[in-house]
Parts: sequence; structure tokens; C-alpha cells
Amino acid sequence: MNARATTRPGGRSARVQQSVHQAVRDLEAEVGREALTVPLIAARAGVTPSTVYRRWGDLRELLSDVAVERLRPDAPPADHGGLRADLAAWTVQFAEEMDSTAGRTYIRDALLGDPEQGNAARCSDYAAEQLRAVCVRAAGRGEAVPELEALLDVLVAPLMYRILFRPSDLSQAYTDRLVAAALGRAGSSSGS
Amino acid sequence: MNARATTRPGGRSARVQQSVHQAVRDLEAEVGREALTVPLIAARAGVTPSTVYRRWGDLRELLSDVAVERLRPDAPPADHGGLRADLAAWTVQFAEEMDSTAGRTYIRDALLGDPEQGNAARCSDYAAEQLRAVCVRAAGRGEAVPELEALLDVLVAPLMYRILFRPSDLSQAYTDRLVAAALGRAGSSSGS
DNA sequence: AGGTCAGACGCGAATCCTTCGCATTAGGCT
DNA sequence: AGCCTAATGCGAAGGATTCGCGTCTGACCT
Repeated sequence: MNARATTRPGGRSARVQQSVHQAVRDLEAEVGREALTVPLIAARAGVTPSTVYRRWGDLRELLSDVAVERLRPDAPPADHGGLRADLAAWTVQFAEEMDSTAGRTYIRDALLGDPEQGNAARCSDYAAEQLRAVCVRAAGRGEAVPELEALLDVLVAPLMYRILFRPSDLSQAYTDRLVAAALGRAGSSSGS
Repeated sequence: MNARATTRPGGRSARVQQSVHQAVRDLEAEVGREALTVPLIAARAGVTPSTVYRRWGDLRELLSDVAVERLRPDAPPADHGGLRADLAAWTVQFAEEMDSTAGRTYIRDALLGDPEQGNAARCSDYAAEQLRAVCVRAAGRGEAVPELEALLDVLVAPLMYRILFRPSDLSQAYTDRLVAAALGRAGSSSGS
């Protein structure tokens, strides 16, 4: 699943990975994110620091892995009976989650320790999957659906850009404008 | 100029900052970015490591400061005689610069060591200034110009999102589509 | 089923980075 | 010209990180 963290899917390697990830989550809640160190995490996980360094190479890469897991959506997007309503609701929820203090931290962590861009791509895939589910459902209703690429460009990209580069309030008025823009050019071809 | 790096504008503080920044640029070219360490930079700059730690607090924050300076545009956007041509040319150039290996590194560095979001905001401001210049020029010609916020959402955000999250080729065909989308909804109000 | 082997882990030492207190010095200000 | 704040240099102490070596797990083959 992870390029660096899983060469042998079962057995001890998997247990170590799970244990270390859990230690990160626990300690993050207990001592705060700033106080996290590799030796501390390793001690809590019951492994030696060298193991963590060898598997993840770096505290940042470890935090990146954990952050990506936390950004994984836990449920398919809610069904509100129509494409516009589904998109509007999903976008509001997405903006809220990502613009929270925790969300911003996870996004930054995921981007931060990620030499191969693999974790960042996974974040984008999560959003794309959610949007695709909304579109598939809408197509099942017979609605015309926009291109997935266009939705990423028009909905997700502006939100992420603002979160990362220019802290601004992502009010529902704003997300509604984004949805309107997305549906406005629903028919235009916009492949990658 | 920098929140942390300049309390006393002139004199030794300024010399130290300049010297350290220069050392970062030199060493980055000589030994590579991965091999950069605070003691190494400090030695090259002729200061003690403690000075660097006190001023910047962290290697990442120092790299962030240097990266932001490198992302500053060195010239106003070129004049191609019309809004569409100006935007198209600027967007192509922006995509090329930011999507280069160096560009991606600088963007990540700028985002990376930036607790206050100040450096990231400055990156966004650079793009906004450039776009504003294009718009002001177009308005001088009597052309209808889109909102600056809309341009950031439609042009800059998708490019940055793709660069950071999903490596994809930012061909001119793609940037042209972005420009077309930006001008398509030129009249719609899109403040905030 | 038993054996083999590559890869992962634990351990410990050496190295390097990072932090901190204290003395010194530069430069702004009156 | 003299004071006073703040930045810097220096050196020691405390962690973090790397690395080599021996051990063990578990996947794969016969």
C-alpha cells in the first residue's frame, strides 16, 4: 500500500507499522504535535528508533503517512437527491474539514514529508473518488454531469489553494459560487 | 520585511541575514539541497549556528524565507496587446516556472517552514500583483476585466493544485483552457 | 513438512544537530 | 559623546540521527 512502509504485507512488519502509527496518533493527542520525536514515538510503539528511521527515513515522512490516513474519507458522500445539492453539500463539508486546524495540519503534513508525491496524489484521489461517486449517482438519475477533471479544478483546487496560500473564510456563499461555476460549464470538454 | 528576520533594518543584522541567505543559495548549488544543514550554512556565512537558530528557529523556516525570495517575479508581465494574450502568456510562463524541478522545490519549501502562513501568503500576493498589473493594463485599453479573486481561483489555484497534489503535464492546451474559462465568466461578480 | 534465504529488527556506539546560559559587542537613540 | 537594548559569539550539555553487526521473522522453494 505504501511505497516505503510495506514490503511484506503480513507478519511483523505490518504489526510494527500499525504500532508506530498508533503511537503517533496517541502521542499527538497527549503531548501535542510539536513535541513529537522519533525516539519518543519509537518508545511508545515498543520498537527502537533505528527501526523507525529505516522504515520511514524521517519524522516528516512518518507524519505524512499518518496524515494521509486521517484524510481518507470515512463515508461515501451523502445523497441529497440531485447533482447540485450533492455537490453543494460535499463542498461545504470538504471545506469545513480541510479548513479546520486539524485539517490544515494534516494537509501540510501530508504534503511536507513526501518526496515521491505519492501521499499528495492519494489525497487528491480521495477527493476525486468522492466526486466521482456523486457524478455516477447523478448520471444514474439521468442528469448531465461535468468532467471530473473540471470539478477538481473548479471546486477542490480553489479551496486547497486558499487553505494553503491565503487563509480566507470559506463560507457557504463562497462554496456555492464554486458549485455554480462548476455546473455552469458542465458541458464543456475539459480532459487532462 | 520579514516578521522574524528583521527587527533592526540596517547594520549587522541586515548583513547577517544577507550573508546567511547567500550561503544557502551557494551551498544549495554546491552540495545539493539534501545536504544542507544549519551548521554548514552558518560556517559558510561566517556566523555561529546559534545565530541562525535564534533568527530563524529552524532550517525549514530559513529555507522557506530563501524560497519565497526566489519565487518573487523579477519583471512585470509582458505586454502582448490584449487581455487574453497577456493572460495566456503569463499563465504559460507561470506554469513553466512553477512546474519545474526548482519551482516545485521552492513552493514546497515556502509552504513547509511557515508557521504563520506569512510566506505562503506572499507567494500568492506575487501572483496576484502580476495578474492585477495585467488587468489594470487591460482596463486602460477599455477592456472588460475579470475579478482578481476569480483569476486566482480559475488560473492559479488549478495550477498550484496540480503541481502540489497530482503531477500532470501543464501543457499550453491546458493553460489555454484555463484562460478561456477565466474570460468566459469575466462579467460575473465574484468578490470575497 | 522441512529447509533456505532475503529482509527486517534490536542493540549499542559514534557522530552530528540543537538548545541554552553567559559574556561581549554593535548600533540606535537622546 | 554616552547609554541601553538587542543581536551575536562561545562553549557545554542534551538529544537526535546514523551505522555496523548479530539475530530473528516469515516468505518461498523443494
